[in-house]
Amino acid sequence: MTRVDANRTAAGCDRCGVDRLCLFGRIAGLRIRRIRTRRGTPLFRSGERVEALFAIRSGCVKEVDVSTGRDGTILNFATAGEILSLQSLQCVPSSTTAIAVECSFVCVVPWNAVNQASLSAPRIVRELMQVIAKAGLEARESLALVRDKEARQRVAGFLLNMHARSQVRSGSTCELRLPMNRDDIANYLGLRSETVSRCFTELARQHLIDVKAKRVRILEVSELRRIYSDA
Amino acid sequence: MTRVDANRTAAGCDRCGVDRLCLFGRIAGLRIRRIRTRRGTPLFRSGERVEALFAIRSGCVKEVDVSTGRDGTILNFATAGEILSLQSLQCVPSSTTAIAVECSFVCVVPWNAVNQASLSAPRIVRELMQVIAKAGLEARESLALVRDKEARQRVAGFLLNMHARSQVRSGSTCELRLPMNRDDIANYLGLRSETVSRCFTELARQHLIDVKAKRVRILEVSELRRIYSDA
DNA sequence: CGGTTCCTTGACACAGGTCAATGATTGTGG
DNA sequence: CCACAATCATTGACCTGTGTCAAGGAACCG
Repeated sequence: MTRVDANRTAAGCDRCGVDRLCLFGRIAGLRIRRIRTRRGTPLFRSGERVEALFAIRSGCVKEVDVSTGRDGTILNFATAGEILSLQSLQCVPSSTTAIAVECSFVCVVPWNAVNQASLSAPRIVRELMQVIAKAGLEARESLALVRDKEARQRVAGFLLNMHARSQVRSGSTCELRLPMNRDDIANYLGLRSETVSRCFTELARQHLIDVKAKRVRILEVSELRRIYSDA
Repeated sequence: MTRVDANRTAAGCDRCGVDRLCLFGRIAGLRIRRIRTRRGTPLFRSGERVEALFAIRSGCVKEVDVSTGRDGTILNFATAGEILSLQSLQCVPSSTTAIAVECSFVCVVPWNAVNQASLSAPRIVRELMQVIAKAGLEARESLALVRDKEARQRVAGFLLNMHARSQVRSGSTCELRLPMNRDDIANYLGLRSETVSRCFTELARQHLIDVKAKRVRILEVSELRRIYSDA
């Protein structure tokens, strides 16, 4: 599956589904590396000057705040079509570490390439600003998710989110493959893996989802939404 | 107190302490309204197209996500020298409502003024991008604050944060005036007002702070930091 | 096939939510 | 300037959701 994606996306930039704007198409001709990261390998580390944007073509990369003890806290999961390191604008040292959750293919777009491109096409700057602002909005959304909801709601929200994001790429399907393990989900949601497990089991018992380890089938989107938003 | 601030800041733009870049100085000459909002009055509402940046000169404005039932969830408190509505970039409808927590004085800078200014001085765009990115970082910080910490740590973190922000403006002092009530603090921290109260009392019992309703004196910054970051 | 790593489930404890009552502070009109 | 009301803050008792600890089973990988 991952391999198929890899082949497809490695073909060229014409099919690149990067979120909201295809930077690559616009700044074509400038040096853009494509790299492959194994699971567990960092794309960049906290404290490093990140001199590039990272666009995920396939796979999944988690962004971790390692400053907060233990094994850090996961701030988001970037999946195919999404951009990483928007916060580490230009050459400001990154506050996060990005680690591949599974084998991933990534485009590395140097900031100076972006800057060059933006000189010739000022719109790019504006769109980039919107992408950055959107990243901020997403942080706020996950804030609302973990701050005010209880465990089952968070898990429902997480599933709905992953579902929606996979819809964008893979069209309408209820099959969902969660690339990350329960610990990562729990970390992201501010819970414990046991609690995540219990919520999965509970939602499955209500026939809203069907869980088989990392494979989840969404059975009742509307009911999940209800659980997520009310109570 | 508020009145004194108001007089001072109303004097002119030369003293404006707006965060990281003084937009006002740079785009001087363009039409910038100054307004005064009473406590409880909204600056802008969720769903509206916000066509301006709002720079807080004095007072305190809370940004609320009203989509999540009840009386909404507070995403941040903007105090003197900080900028609001960075997320509602250009004319995208705002996802939040901004409500004055106390009587506040605000500069309203229309986006097209910013755009005009940025044509003549491209640096402004880059700095603006950094300010926006920084807003995203702050959202991530509060995410980490409420996701992983327990009540006492959150309250300690909140006090340290408010303290640090007031330091920037008013120099070194341990006196802190919290403009918002316990319910707002609790909402912001994902707790209940009773819990916030209990934490205040507990921290005071340990002689780390001194609480008198909305007035807080920080006695042991280092110890507060320890509580915030460990365990 | 054996060894990890990952997932699930149970029993128990405790942090924080809920409900309720009281006290402090602020604001308003006589 | 005082009295009254309204909002706000504090404290206590109790209860629930989630963390913790522990054990067993499933999936994955060399």
